[in-house]
Amino acid sequence: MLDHSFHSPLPPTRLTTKQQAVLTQLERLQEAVSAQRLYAELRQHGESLGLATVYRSLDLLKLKGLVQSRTTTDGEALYSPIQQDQHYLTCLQCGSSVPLDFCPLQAMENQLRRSQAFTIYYHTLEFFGVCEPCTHQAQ
Amino acid sequence: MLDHSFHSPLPPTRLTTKQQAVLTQLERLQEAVSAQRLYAELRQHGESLGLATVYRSLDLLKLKGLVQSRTTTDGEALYSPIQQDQHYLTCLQCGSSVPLDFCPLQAMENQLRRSQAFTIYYHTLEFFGVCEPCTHQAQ
DNA sequence: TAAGATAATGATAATCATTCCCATTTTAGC
DNA sequence: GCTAAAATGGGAATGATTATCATTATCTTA
Repeated sequence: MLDHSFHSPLPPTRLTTKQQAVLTQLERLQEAVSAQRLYAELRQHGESLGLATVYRSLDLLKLKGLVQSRTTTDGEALYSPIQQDQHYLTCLQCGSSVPLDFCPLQAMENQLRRSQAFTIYYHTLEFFGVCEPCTHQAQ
Repeated sequence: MLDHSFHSPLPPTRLTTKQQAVLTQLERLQEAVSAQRLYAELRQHGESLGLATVYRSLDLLKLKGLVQSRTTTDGEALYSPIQQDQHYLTCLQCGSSVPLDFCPLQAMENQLRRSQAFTIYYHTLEFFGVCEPCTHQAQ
């Protein structure tokens, strides 16, 4: 279970049942998923809620600093609980992304926090190039 | 004028006139722009070409390692010549992005090049949080 | 240089994630 | 319990991007 107690851009008002369900399901899945996928998972688990509510809940959870999102090369947003899968190698040819398992940026982030009039909640780092399989096939 | 001679994922076939126009216009504009915006600019400058061609050209230019793109929080892709505006502070509330003017990642990127079976062409680093103006207004 | 093959282009329709709208339901404060 | 505010559902609207396909330009090679 994650700790949700750190400083966040929105005051810590209580989550509604649906919002909590969205967050819980997102934490169960061990990967970054789209809103549509999350919606399908929730329905499969017997949760009764609409797609619009999933989108609204995810936006709110982002503002509360509990959820982050990144956007794939074909314009789909993928959501995950914060502090997870923030670094990627993304292939320019096939579009696949594999997460990196380390983050060398903490010191830099701390420095930025002090020097800029900007409150940082998370960051993403993405390398774009061509993956091994794609190098073996003519584009 | 930028140097386009470095190693890229596609063989260095010649660009068509339209593709060259897309690239040139992108280099003229001193900021990352959407495909739609670039299309409008090209038409204003008397260039005769279709929107689909702009999208196709941008995809090709990305594969050739001449152009990069990133996606805004509302799902719009912004394009720019490579090596420019790769680092951002992005506000979770208003969605504004301001570029950072430094990149502390070159060493790390070089190390990655050696250790991974992945050819890197460029990277993006984005910090998400709340900007100064947004901190002064209740969400 | 002309014919045929191949790639590029333009216009428009189709796609699809996301947002908007609004009637209904739930929640919070009193 | 009553009233106002917030949340929700479902379906329509939006808008960026992609697909389609007929047409045009380019390249190859004889």
